[in-house]
Amino acid sequence: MQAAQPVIRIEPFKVACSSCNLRELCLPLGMSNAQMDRLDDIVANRRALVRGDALFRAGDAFTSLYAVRTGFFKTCVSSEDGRDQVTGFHMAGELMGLDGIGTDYHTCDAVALEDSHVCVIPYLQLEELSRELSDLQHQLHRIMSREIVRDHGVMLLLGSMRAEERLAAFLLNLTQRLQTRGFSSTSLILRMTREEIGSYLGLKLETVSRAFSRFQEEGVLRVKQRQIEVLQPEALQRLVNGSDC
Amino acid sequence: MQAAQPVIRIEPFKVACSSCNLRELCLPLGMSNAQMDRLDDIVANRRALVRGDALFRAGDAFTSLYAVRTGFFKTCVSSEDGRDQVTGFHMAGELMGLDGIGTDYHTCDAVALEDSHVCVIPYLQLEELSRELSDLQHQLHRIMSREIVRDHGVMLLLGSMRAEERLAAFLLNLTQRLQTRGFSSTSLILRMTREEIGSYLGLKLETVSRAFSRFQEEGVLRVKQRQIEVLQPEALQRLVNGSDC
DNA sequence: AACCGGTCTTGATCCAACTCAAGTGGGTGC
DNA sequence: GCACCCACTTGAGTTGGATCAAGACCGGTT
Repeated sequence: MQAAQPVIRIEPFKVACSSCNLRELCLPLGMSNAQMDRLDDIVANRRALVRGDALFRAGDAFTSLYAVRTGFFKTCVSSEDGRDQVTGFHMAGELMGLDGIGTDYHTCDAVALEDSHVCVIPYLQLEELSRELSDLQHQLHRIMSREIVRDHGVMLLLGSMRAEERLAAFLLNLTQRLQTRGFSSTSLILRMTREEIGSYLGLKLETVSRAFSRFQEEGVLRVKQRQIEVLQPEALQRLVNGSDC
Repeated sequence: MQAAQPVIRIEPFKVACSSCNLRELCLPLGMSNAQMDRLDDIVANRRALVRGDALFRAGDAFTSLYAVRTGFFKTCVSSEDGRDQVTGFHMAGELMGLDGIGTDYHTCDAVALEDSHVCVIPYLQLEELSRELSDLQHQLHRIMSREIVRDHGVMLLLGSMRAEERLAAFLLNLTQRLQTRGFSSTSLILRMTREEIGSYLGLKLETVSRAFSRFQEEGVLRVKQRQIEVLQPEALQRLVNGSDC
C-alpha cells in the first residue's frame, strides 16, 4: 500500500493524533491540541498486521485498546462447541478491545481482513489520563455506549429481520460508515467473504449469495464478486424500514 | 413524574450504598466505605415504579444511570416500522441507561415487569466523581465492558442457536443470576410473558411455549405457567454446549 | 499455459420455525 | 359466582432458510 520505505522501520507510519485524519472519528474527538499531545504520549506504539493476522484472540491477556488506522478487521466470538459468530467489522477510526476491560482478558478474536495498521492504546495509562482529561473520559464513555447501542441494533436485526432485510441493513451500514470516511457511498469492495457476512447476519453463505443475486436481478445492486455498486439505495432503505408491512 | 410529595415520603426506601446488600454486585464493588460515602452523596434519589411503568423511553433526554434495587425490568428497542426487540432483562444490582451516554438521549425503553425500586445516579456527577475515585472509574468501565460482552453472547445465541438451545441458554443465564443473588437456582418465577421471552430470543411466542412443553415432556423442567422448576440443569447445559454435534 | 484451492453461485430437497386458528386456564372486576 | 380478558397451549399447514451437491470463477503458483 505505502511505498516509501525509509531505513528506520520502527514506526514507519507514526502519526500524531493531532495530525491524524481520523481524529474526528476516533478517541481524540472533542479534545484540544494540548490534550491530544497528552494522548499521543501514551499512544506511542503502532502495530502492522497482514491479512489473516490476529490482533488478539479470546483468552489473551487484556492490556490495550486498539484504534484502526488503516485496514479492516472482524471480531468474532465462539462457544465451547464449534459455534462461531462474527460480532462486528471494524474500519479506520474505530476502537477494538473494549470486551477485555470487564474481565482482564479478551473474550473475542480480532482478525485483520486486509493488511492493516493499528494504534496501541495501553489501557491503564488511558484510564489514568482520562481521570485528568474529562473530554477524553467523556469520549471513551461515548464510544463504549455507542458500541452497546450498535449491538442492540444487531440484536434487532438478528431477532426480527428476514434474510434480504438483514443484508440490506448491513450494506447500508457499511456504505454510511465508508461515506463518513470520505469514500463513495455507492461503490464498495467487500473485505470479507460471504461466509463472514453470513455469520454476522445469522445466515448461511448460500443465503447471502442468493440475496446478492436477487438484489442484482431486481436492479438494486450490481454485484461482481466482492465489488458492489449500490444502484438503488432507497430500495435497500425501504427493505430495512419494512415497507412491505 | 414525581409530583411534589409531602416531605416525609421522599426516600421511603433510602439505603446507603455501604449498607446495601447489593454493593458487591453493583457500582460500589471494590470501593472502600469512605469512597462509597462519596458515591452516596450523588445517589441521593430513588424512584419507585409499578408494573408496566417506563423508567425511560427511547428519545427521552439522558441524565442518569439507574441501578435496580428491587424488581425486574426489560429493555427494548424498536425500529421506525413496528419491529420490536427485547434487548435485555435486568434484576437487582444491574445498571440501566448506558445506552444514553453516547447520544445524550436514550435509545431504548426500560419498563418495569414488576413493582420495582431503582437508585438514580446522575451521570455528570458520576463522571466527575469517577475522575477522583479510580476504583469507581474502573468499576464503571467494567460494567460497560461486560454489557458489551453480554451483547456478543446474545448475538451468538441469535445467530447460531436453534429454538430449544436458545431457551436453555436463557434459563441457565437467569438461574445463574438469581443464584448470585441468593435465590434458588432450580426454582424460579418468570416475570415476563412468553412473547417477551420470544422477542429476546428471536422466536415467536408459540415456539417458546412449545419448547417449554417439550422440556417438560422430557423431564428437564416442570412448567406451571410462569413457575419453573429446573429438574435437570445438566440437560440444559448440554443443549447449550451443543453436545448433539 | 495449465493447475489448484478457495470462494462464490445455483439448483433441488428438507425441515425448523412461522402462521393461522381453536381452545384452555387463571386472574380480575362486577 | 359469573363474565371477561389476557396469557398460554396445542394442532395443522406453510414457508424461508438450511442442507446437500454440482459446477463456475478467480487469483496465485509452478
